[in-house]
Amino acid sequence: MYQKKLPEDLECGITITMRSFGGKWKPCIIDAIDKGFRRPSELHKVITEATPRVIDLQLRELETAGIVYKETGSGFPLYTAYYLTEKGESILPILALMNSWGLQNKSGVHDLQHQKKNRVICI
Amino acid sequence: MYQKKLPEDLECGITITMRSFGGKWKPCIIDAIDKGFRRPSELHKVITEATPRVIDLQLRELETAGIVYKETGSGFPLYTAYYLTEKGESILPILALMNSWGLQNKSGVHDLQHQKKNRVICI
DNA sequence: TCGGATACTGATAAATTTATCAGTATGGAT
DNA sequence: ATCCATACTGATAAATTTATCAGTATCCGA
Repeated sequence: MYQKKLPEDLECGITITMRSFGGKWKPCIIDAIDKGFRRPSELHKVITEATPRVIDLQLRELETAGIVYKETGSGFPLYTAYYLTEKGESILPILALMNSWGLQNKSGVHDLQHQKKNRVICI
Repeated sequence: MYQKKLPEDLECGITITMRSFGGKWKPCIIDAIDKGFRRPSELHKVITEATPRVIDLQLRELETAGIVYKETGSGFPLYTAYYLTEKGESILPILALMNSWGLQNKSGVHDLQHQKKNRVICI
């Protein structure tokens, strides 16, 4: 992970929260895992816009943050699956709230430059 | 505002939410305004780590997003005050939830590089 | 032994956000 | 006329996050 130079208040709950799962793909990944897409290849299939590399980096950070954990089978084909920890599950209500707020407040987002894509999140 | 090149899913509630008040200082500013610090100079006094310029930029974006609005008196000294719109107020419960989640999950944040500072948020 | 499927990594570039610096403008008091 | 307090702005740099590209490694089955 990047070594920060600008200070951050780690006593602030919101800052901690943002650091923990505030990335571009993290909510999406948490939601997808919760829905049963646990393997990296599955995650990539449902989050098509993010490359496997990017998903992998995010998974690594979520793992470090104690939000997901990994189980590896040494069989064939290579099998890895990610699961939400208890901490990870405790995030779901927040995501649900954020999602519903966002949907209720779509109108203000006058960002006409992009097309919509399929995403897992959007609970 | 910056003209984005990478696509974003504006049908996703979470993405919209993040765009709306997901910046580094936005939650902090929203909280401070809610607490009655309404003038730019006041905001800077309680959010000492951010320069007036930065606070101003964030206010501008919050205004565009319809989260705060501005009232200007033409008296002396120059008087401007920002208030939360209804939409802005509807964010407060989310911030509270994020804040409490963060405080309950401090432990995982092993970011030893920074010292704590005073911040308004941390409801 | 080769190739396909899966998971993962290192190095680097591009995009985005945040910060810095040096200003402008207003009105009143000195 | 000058200065102070307040709010604001333009241009640019620095920091941070996200993406890209080209790999490595393992296992099995043809």
